[in-house]
Amino acid sequence: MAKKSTQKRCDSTPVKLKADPTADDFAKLAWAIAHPARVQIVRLLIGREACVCGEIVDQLPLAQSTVSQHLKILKESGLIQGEVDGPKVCYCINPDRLERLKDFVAGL
Amino acid sequence: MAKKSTQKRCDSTPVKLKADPTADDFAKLAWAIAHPARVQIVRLLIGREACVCGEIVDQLPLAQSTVSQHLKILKESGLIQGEVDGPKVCYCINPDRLERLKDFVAGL
DNA sequence: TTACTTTATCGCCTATCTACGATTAACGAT
DNA sequence: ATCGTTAATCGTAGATAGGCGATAAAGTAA
Repeated sequence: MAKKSTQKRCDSTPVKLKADPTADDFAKLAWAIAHPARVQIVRLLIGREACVCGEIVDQLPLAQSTVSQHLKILKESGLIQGEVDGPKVCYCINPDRLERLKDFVAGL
Repeated sequence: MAKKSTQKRCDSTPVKLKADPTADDFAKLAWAIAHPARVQIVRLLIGREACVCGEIVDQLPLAQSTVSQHLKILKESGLIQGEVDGPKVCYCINPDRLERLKDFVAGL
């Protein structure tokens, strides 16, 4: 009665939105790629499916310290890994984490 | 010559990481779901594949104004849409945007 | 040792997020 | 017109992001 469009389009089934333990990890992974520079870094690493180092800095219009910050964020999310190789550091994708991200989004 | 592991794991092919026009949109979409509350909102809306309104507030341990902010962020990303229905507002997923997000991540 | 290279970290600054209570605006119902 | 409901917006406050230059740390090479 009277609640016209509400009836049509809204589903008012009560839902339990209880603690979604995966939401935090999902958000963490999404956050890792929630910046254009980090998207490009991830794509670059996937593209060569191996690791790179300060060359990433040359490819981005950002200061070395800024790129290092982004790499740190990506590392903390687990999406990438860094491996010390002498004075250089090689970064590569963590396939498991990438897969987890893909599963998350695909499962939406 | 000395650069042992570098030879093994690093790919030093020079890359053009020129302006990636999709990176911005990708980051924007990722940013939209880069918060646990927004992940839950999106999941909720997908779950009932219709729209909801202030009920979202009841399902989250957040103040009404805070939830409204998150909804605004999601709306700005295009992931969800709001439709005024009298004094209420019904939110629903924007399938095109969601698909775009999925394509982005799947294409990584 | 002394350079030189490479990368991480340290301030520092500005801008934005996140959260909240309080207020405003819009609508329905009486 | 008045009341009650709903949702957005306004301030405010604290935390964090994002950018940079400068510095420190770690390694290589001479």
